[in-house]
Amino acid sequence: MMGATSPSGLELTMAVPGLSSSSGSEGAGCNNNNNAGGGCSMRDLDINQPASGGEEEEFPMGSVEEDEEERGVGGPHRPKKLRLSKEQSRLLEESFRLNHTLTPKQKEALAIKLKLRPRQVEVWFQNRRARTKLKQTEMECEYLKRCFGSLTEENRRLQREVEELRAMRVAPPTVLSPHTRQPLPASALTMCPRCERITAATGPPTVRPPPSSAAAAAPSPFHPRRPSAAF
DNA sequence: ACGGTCAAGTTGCAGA
DNA sequence: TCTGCAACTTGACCGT
Repeated sequence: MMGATSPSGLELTMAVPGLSSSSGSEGAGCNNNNNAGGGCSMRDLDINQPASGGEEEEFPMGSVEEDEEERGVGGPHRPKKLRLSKEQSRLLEESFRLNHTLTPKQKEALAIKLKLRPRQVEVWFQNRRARTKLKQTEMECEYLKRCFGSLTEENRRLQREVEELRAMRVAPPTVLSPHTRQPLPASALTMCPRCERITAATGPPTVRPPPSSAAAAAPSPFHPRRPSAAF
């Protein structure tokens, strides 16, 4: 089995040789490892760093402390989008690595640990599973495309070989009997297993090239090019 | 402006 | 019926 871990931590397991996941999106965001250090968007500070300033609620944008009634007051629009901090993401990824689904207890514990609502943990896991599946599907798609390509090529090659063999059948070689010097019937011919030449069942062959110009033009109908790959 | 990402909402289904 | 999940959708936000 092959495992790939994208930069976002997506763990993909698929029996596809030579494939690597090149995507990963979570790195694109702002690096808020050190939120307090600045240089990052304010949103990250809002969500995850309990504002000691005062009137800022501790977990704005849908985290633990947000009440349902706060949601609807502004109208039909959703509350601001929650962005998980690096640490929250890291812990979620870590537990996802251990288990792709959570028991209610695990969910609760994780929510407390992350200072999120259980529902948010649940949603994160749902979305995470969806992303994993999507990545896996994309990888499978790539793999199948490659298979299709190589099979198409193989098919072309076999078609050519069939054409060559058909050409041989149209103008079979004439094998003379070593005794009577008369052409032998096809039923009396056999293939030499060593050199793969068509020979008379008995005695050394005397082969005369076929009269057909088309067959004569074919490159050595007795030793047709064989595929390099053995079946 | 636009496309990508992602948290969250909605819906339908399966199992207890 | 309830619960949990997958699949799909929505909308905020970000980088270009």
